[in-house]
Amino acid sequence: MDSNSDLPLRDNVFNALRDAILMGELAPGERLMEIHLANKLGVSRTPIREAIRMLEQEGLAVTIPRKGAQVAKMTEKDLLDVLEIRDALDELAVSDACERMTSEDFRKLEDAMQDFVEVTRTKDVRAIVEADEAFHNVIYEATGNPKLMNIIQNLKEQMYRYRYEYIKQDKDYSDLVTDHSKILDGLRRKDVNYVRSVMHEHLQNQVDSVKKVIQEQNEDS
Amino acid sequence: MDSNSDLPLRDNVFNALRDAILMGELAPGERLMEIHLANKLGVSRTPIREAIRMLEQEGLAVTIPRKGAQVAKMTEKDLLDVLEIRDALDELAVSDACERMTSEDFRKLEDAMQDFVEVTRTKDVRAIVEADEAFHNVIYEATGNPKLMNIIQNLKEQMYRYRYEYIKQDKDYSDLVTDHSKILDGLRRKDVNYVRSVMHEHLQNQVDSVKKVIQEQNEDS
DNA sequence: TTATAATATTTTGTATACAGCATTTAAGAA
DNA sequence: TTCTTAAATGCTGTATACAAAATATTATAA
Repeated sequence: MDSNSDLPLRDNVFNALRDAILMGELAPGERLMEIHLANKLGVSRTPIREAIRMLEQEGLAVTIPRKGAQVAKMTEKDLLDVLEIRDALDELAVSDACERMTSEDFRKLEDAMQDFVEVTRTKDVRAIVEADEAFHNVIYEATGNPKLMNIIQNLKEQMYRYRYEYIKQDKDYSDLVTDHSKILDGLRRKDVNYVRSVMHEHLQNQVDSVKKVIQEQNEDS
Repeated sequence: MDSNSDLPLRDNVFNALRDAILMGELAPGERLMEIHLANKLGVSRTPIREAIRMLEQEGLAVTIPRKGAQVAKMTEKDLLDVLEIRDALDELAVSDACERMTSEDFRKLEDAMQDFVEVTRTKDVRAIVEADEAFHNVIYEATGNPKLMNIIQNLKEQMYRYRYEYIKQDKDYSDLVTDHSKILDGLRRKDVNYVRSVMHEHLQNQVDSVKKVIQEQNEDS
């Protein structure tokens, strides 16, 4: 949990818990018990409680007064609701990016593309997820709208745990690589509608597998 | 601060502070000092701190480690960034609402319209703002996407303080009434593009006055 | 006077204590 | 055995104490 020693403990706790939730170490529905977590992370309850308030607001935890917090579950409806918003905001991000991307941004995107291609060969799921993130983040950053980035990041986090499973299941990442190169190409041509449709597809492809993961989760609960 | 006695104190504190920020009682940039607020609200620092963590995540407060929290300021850039997102999400909300609005929803919207008309005559700024909120919330609720509602609500909050000033300045609310009736009319006809453009205008009208308020704020700081 | 250093004060960060609600466990009656 | 009630345990909510950092104040030197 020692991510950064000069940050207040609450921030380190927040990061640790968020990561644990995103990586599935803390499963949806699992209770977040203060003393337990405090012992595990070697701090008192105070920073744990503050971190929980932060997770709550991020939609990663849900707390019932006097009963405590638990890792947020996601229903299929929740997933569709999130995707609908993601789609709308991706469209906005694409038009902003087409307008505003600098040659510097393109360089970064090409690098991220390259990284992604290389990492898909390693079959290291975690690294692949991260490289995919990085690629898309270059685009979101290029919008020049940090609030937009934030919201999209947040929506992604809500799906992340399920998406991780999805990437794991995939044997072959060539489709993802193709999508990325299409996106890069479309951005170069500033073809807003083209990039939008590719991104839309790219996102939609995740839906079915994520749905499956959610259904499995809800069977045994 | 006694909004609800069986809620944890942190929630009451959160509501009290949020309202104070939105109503301008706590000005942008003002420090949120824990003991001070604790004394004022008659509680200990603990619930204050938790409420601050929540405000932070809502974008209403900013905290610098070991220096404390302050009411979030907004630059003109921030405003434009928020509006860009609002616009995109309003478009989504309108298409959802056109698809899904039930006759029950229309009844509610007509009631809200009626309320708004009546309340504009009173010149009671707070009541007018609330009636305007209520009208739009019927539409957002009709989308059937609570996560979308949440995000929009949150974006609104970030502008709210400035918007309050805007409504105050306005001598004559007939334009707002007209907009609302156009929106209602467009929704009845399920004319997505029409409603979108009216909503866009409606939102855009706020920009200039809000900009002015922000500029004034930044002059004397 | 102005700048710098030393000191005092304020404020945040964290741990901990204790009360009260929830839940589980144990005990007793049907 | 099964249902109900009582006791015990566990957990959250809140207040408070104390340490460490930041800020303000005072004293001292240029």
